[in-house]
Order: sequence, then C-alpha cells, then structure tokens
Amino acid sequence: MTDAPAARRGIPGATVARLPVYLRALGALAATGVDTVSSEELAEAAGVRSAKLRKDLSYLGSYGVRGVGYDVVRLREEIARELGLQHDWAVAIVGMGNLGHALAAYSGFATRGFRVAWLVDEDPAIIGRTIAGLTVISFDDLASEPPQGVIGVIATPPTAAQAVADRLVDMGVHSILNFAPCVLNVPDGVEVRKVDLATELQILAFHEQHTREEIDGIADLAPVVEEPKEATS
Amino acid sequence: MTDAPAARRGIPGATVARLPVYLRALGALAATGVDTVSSEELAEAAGVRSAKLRKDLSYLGSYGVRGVGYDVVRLREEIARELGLQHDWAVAIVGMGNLGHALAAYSGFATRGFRVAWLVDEDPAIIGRTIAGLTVISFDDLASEPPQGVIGVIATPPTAAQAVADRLVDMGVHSILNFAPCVLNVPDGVEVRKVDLATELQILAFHEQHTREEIDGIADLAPVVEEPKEATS
DNA sequence: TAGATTGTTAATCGATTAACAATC
DNA sequence: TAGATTGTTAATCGATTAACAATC
Repeated sequence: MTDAPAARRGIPGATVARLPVYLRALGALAATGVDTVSSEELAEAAGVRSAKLRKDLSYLGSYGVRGVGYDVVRLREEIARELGLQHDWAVAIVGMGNLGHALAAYSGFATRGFRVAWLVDEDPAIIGRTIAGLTVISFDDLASEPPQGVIGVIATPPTAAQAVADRLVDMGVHSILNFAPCVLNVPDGVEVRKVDLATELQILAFHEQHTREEIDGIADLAPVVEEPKEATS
Repeated sequence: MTDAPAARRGIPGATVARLPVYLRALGALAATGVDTVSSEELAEAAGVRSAKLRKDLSYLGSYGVRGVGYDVVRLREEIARELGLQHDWAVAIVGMGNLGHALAAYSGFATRGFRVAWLVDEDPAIIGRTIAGLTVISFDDLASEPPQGVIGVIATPPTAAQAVADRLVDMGVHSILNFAPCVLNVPDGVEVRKVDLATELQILAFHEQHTREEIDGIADLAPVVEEPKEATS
C-alpha cells in the first residue's frame, strides 16, 4: 500500500549495536574518497561477515544496488539518520574524578555526534573549576537548566551512582551511560547502558587463564597415565 | 567414572560475561555479613532473572544447597577461580593520553584483581614521566621485560592502535582491551575485547530518538487517515 | 547480455525463560 | 515431615550463517 521503508520499527538490538561500527567504517572510506563499496568490503572493514552486514542493512531499507554495491555517502547518511545523528546530542557528565575528567576531555565524542554540555559534581572543592573549557556545576545548577533530550553519563563512585541516576531521571533524562560498577534501578522507558572496565578485564582473565592451561598442557591438571598401547591396526 | 565438576569446558560466552557481575554482587553481600543467599536474592542484586542465574551457575558445578541457597563466601571463591582471579593479573596500558592517564589512576582495577604494572607511550615528551606512581616507559623498554600473561590495554588514537596491537602480540600478549575506535586484526588465539565510548552513546542516541518519536506522537511521521469502519462483526 | 552483488529465505546455532522434579 | 529452593529439562526466542533467486 505504501512506499515507506519496510521495517522502521523493530530493528533487532544486536543490529542497532553494530550500526555505529558501520558508520565509522563508512566515514573512513568517505575520507579516502571511495564512493562505492560492496558488502564484502564494508564487512571486512567493520570486522563482521558480509551476510550479517547485508542482513543488518536490510532492516533499514534497500539502499544498495545489485551488482554494484552501496553508495558510501548515501549509506552513511541513512545509518546516521537511523541512529538519530542528524543533529548533535548534548551530554551531561556527572562525577569529575579521574574518569569523568578524561571523558570530559575525550575528543572522540565531538567527532561522532556528541557535545559535552555539562560537567556536574557535588564536591564544593570541584564545583566552579574549569575542565576542558567547561565550568563544573552542582546538581542543583543542572536542574535549573532543563536538560532536554540529554544523555547522562555517570562517572561517580558506585556508592553515589543510584542517587545520581534517580536525580537524572527526575530531570527527565531517559538515556544513561553508567561507568560505575553497580546495578542501577530505573523506571521503564529509561535506557541504561553500562561500561564496566574491571569486568572487561575479568572476562579477558578468563580467556587468558584458559589459553594458559592449553599452553601449559592439561596434563598438569589431570595427570594422564598413558595406557600401554596395543599394537593392533 | 569421576566426581570432577561437570562442565569445566564449554561455558557459554554470555555466561562468562556475567560471572564478574555475580562476583561483584557477592562481594557486596559478603561485606555486609550475609553468609547465605538464594538465587532469587542474588539475581535481584545482579540485575538478572533467577532462572538465568541458576543456569549460569550450573555450568560451574553444583555449589548450592536445595532449600537453602548458596554460601556467599564459597560461591564467590568458585566464581573467582573460574575467572582465573586466584591471583592478580598484570596490566600494561599503552597510550598515555587523557584516557590512558585516567585508566592508570583508576582505583577500580586494583580492587578487582588487576595490577597496572606498565605504562607505555611512544612520545619522548611523556616517557620518563611519573603517572599514578609509575614511570612511563617506551615500547622497547616494555619488550625488554618479557611480560608474561599480561593483559594489554590500548588507549592510543585509532591510527596507532593496529601497530600497537601487532607489537603486543609479538611480545606474547594474547588478551587485549581496545579503547581505540577501530577494528583490530589479530591472529587466532588472541582475544580482543573492545570498549568504544562514542559507540555506546550512539546506541543510546538511537533509543533516545525513538523514545522521543513516541512522545511527540507517531502521527507526525506517518499521518494516518482512518478508514470509515464497516459495522460488520 | 554476462558478471556481479544485493536482499531474502531457510536452516542452524546459541541464549533465555518457565516450569518442575529432585532434594536439602 | 513440610517448606523451600536448587539444578535441569524442554520450549521459546533471537541472532547468525549459507545459499541463492532477484536484479542491476
């Protein structure tokens, strides 16, 4: 009945999580002047299988040309649009410790659609200081400017994180990136993604240990006594 | 034939990735003096469903007691052992920009089984400086001390990341945490986990946009003309 | 047209969940 | 024993993959 792109609704979560990777790869291609790319090439650049890439892109609509490939600029725009990156998003970082400080100065945000707009801390010794060109404000100051469509970043110690999340939610924030190693409880409709640095290392430790066991030989763990082998066959 | 715990091999990846979360929750419980916990309570603390928790734990063996629950200290030890956290792991951080600097000073590593042992940069202006109590060394310096069973952390700009990964792999590192927004190519047997901060925000932007569309009303996007409804059935 | 590559189908694989028998 | 809770089964769900018909 309609020409509208097929599945606007219901893009699988796993696909959404990969769109930024494709976007980045397309940006790199565009920078080098490439204007058409096949699913095979783009998949290679993004570190995925081409079948997966094509399936992912098919959820956005039909932006490729059979026998030719994808127009780099066009596809990049479509993905950016799907992710809501036609305009920049404002970000509020709460917690100006080591990590918050580094995030405030991180250049990778600005180049990929985000503008760090507020730095927040509760420590009077830190409020008022200038970090990365911004003045650190208190939570009350933040609440006084209504942060519309802001993404909140929590970089406080875990003990403070839930209270911070509660205040952000009260202000109308419904997207939160949490660096504090703890579980946050938020109402329905609020999206929390978490980045836990120590957890990432612990997952690597698991693999490191198991690689190590293979190298050292499993014999150490469960000494194998070789049966005298029959000379048959 | 044997009493040995069932599935030592073949713990699903999704389960491994959750074990650190359980470990953290158990640590918090132990700190408050709780000595027994049910799957329902622990799941609540870890932010998962109890059925998932029990299934995850069943891969490690049978450490619960029916009708009672899990011994907090015991379970914590078993998970730590499974993850390879009986001893600390040494970490080498490469790239002493904002992020590398913050990671070097991050207190969350030490408390969860990791010791930042080397800070590496290639900039002569940075080599020799002291950061978080450690002297920044060059790559050649790092290569001279053979880093056994080290976990490598890459916090360089994306342009340098592949070369850094290659050098780490040459030194025998086979577990890498990559903060540079780029795809790393490594040989089989080397495990790379990646943390891309801007990607996390872009995923949130997707949800933020779609939440916003719902609030603003979908009518704006695809004006619906109501068909005069037949009064049948 | 012939060659190339997309978009989609169908099969497979892995992860989640509910339910409950086993058992403390 | 009666009540509680684990460990496991079986069903469901979602994601990945290979293969290929559609089509530029």
